[in-house]
Amino acid sequence: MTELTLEDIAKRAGVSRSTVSRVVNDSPNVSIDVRKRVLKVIQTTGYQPNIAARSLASQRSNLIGLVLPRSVSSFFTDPFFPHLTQGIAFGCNNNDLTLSLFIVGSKEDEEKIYPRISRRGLLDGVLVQSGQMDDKLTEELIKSSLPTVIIGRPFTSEGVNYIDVDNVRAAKKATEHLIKLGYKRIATITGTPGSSVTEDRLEGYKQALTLSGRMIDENLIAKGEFSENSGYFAMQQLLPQHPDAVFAASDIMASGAMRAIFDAGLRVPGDVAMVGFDDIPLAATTQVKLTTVHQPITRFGVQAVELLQDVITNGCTPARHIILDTELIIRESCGANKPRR
Amino acid sequence: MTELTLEDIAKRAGVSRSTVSRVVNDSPNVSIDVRKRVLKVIQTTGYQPNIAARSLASQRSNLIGLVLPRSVSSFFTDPFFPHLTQGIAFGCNNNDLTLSLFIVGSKEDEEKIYPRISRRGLLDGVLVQSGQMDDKLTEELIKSSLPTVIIGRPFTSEGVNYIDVDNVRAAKKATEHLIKLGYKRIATITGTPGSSVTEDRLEGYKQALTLSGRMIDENLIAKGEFSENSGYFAMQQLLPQHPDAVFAASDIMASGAMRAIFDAGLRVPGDVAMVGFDDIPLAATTQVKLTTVHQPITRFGVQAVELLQDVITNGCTPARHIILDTELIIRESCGANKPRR
DNA sequence: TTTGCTCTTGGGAGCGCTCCCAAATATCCG
DNA sequence: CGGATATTTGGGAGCGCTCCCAAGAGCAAA
Repeated sequence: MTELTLEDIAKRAGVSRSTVSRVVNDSPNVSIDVRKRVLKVIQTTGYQPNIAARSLASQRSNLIGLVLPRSVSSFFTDPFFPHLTQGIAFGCNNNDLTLSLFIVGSKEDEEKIYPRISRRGLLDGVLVQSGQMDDKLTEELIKSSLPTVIIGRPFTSEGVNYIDVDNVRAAKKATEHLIKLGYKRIATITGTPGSSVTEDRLEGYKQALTLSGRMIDENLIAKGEFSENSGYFAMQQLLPQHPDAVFAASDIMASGAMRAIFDAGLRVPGDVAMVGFDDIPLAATTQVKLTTVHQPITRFGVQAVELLQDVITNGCTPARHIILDTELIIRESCGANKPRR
Repeated sequence: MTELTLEDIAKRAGVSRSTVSRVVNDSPNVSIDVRKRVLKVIQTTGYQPNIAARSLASQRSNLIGLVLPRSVSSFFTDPFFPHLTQGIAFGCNNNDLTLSLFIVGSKEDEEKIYPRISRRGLLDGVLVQSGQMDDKLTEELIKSSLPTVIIGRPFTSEGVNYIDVDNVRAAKKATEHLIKLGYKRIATITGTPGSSVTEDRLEGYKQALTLSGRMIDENLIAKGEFSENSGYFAMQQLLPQHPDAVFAASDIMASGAMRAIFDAGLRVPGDVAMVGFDDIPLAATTQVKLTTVHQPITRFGVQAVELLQDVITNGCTPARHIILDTELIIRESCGANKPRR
């Protein structure tokens, strides 16, 4: 039952291999009753086409890869990535694609994985989570002939397909919100240095301040690295500067920052207001509910898959970019609403 | 350069297709200088064998699947799963396997995904995250001829390969720890009903109490579902019963429970002690650092892959089980150590 | 030199599909 | 009703590899 081939089905249905193939692949030009007959045989036998054979003959595997380079170590600490992965998985489900996951753990992995990814006949294309500078793997992938879509704005965007949210605009909106609420000393906690997300969110923060006629105070900019702890420590550094509001480049860091604020015996938003980024589920359940930038994360994943699909079928010129918009979700931590407690 | 075949390499090296194949696959019986010559051609041309062709000819794809059934919705809210996925990915990297991910989002997905998984020629085997009752997908997979390893104790373990941690023993240890510390009214917050993890952890809790000569008080057992919020609500239910300690079946729920305790104006561990389960990174960074059961999660993933590999190469009889042990990590929330603040 | 062995090498067959072209059949219209 | 055209069907070739068997090479012992 498992070992049936096209030819077997053909024999049982009294038609040729080609006809069965047409039925399986929904090609037109098969008469209605022949199609019915074949379909019935397929149904009763439980025939499944052999994927390896199909891939070989059609030069198409319907497999795409999701590559998480070593620089994306926050896959495990930041809920953003599991959500994104889920979105991508949904995108694959919708497009009859199978998703394979390449998590680069170490330098040795990197060297073993690259050949595996680029082996012909395995993947139709890859999605690369990137936006980190000097990422050798990403660069190799871009240069290769494999259809590639970068998730996150790459540093060299020349001729590269990518999808990203408009981080500059989002950070600007978030910061402007704090400005409008009348905060005077607005600080920021940045993400991991050397990544485009970090740069863009910082840029948006600066633009908002500058546009409102303020100076950028470097003392109000603290470096984090997208982890809870880094948010905590960054906030501890910030506290002596007496900020009255903070824009954190991720919810996880905002949560760490709030912990630091509480530990210092201060209140949110009373003493320090807080705005995060991502809108992960945690944001709605922290002690003081977090005002944050909502990313359309499932849609993000789905669109990434669709973009890749497009590149696979239509070639990669011209390079395509998709920039998604975000939304500011106002909860308690910014002080715009009275906290409920 | 991408389109090279075995035959091309053979021609350039002045040998036959078979010989090149032997070199590529590290078979013995190739003379040293021929091997060197072929290797050199491969190196300079950048030849990569075509995976689809190899799969078709060898009936082996070196692709394994990780299936997350619909019941595992906590993939996105509980950091446990990303970690496990990472462990599995490492296992694959070590064994020259490629991992493909099947996340079932909806009922329709379920029906579309199963055929995709069971298609011949695609996967050599699957890892199924399960331990949920009445999981149709899991049952079908077990019945299929595809080598399958269940992650988590399945309800019908007859003839089924699985890997799990010893949840009963771990929960027992955690509860006994609270007993030893002299707590009198020890409550528990359970996981999602109908899953073996939930049952086993509850069982361990009960065993510990019974062994110490206590009665099981159903009022001290609150149902959660492995999310932060559910821990919060479960704790709110528990609070009127005045427990002096709580064993939560996951760190995320423990964190929610602590939030409820703080909201009620009580302290941890002063008023209520807390022990969690999983030892996710969050556990070490909560306001009051969490005493919890550490799971060897990366090793878990790696061993799951190795078990599957074993089943693939040696067949699935007899069924194999791996049960891993856990470790209790004592921090602040249980009151064994003086909290630092 | 011949025989018998081992080690190395080459080539045929085949994995199960798709794709193309040609043959067979149906359909249309003057 | 015949010829032109459209639709349906069949079969060959080929995708790039592995696996098997047989032929060739090399060598030692008789």
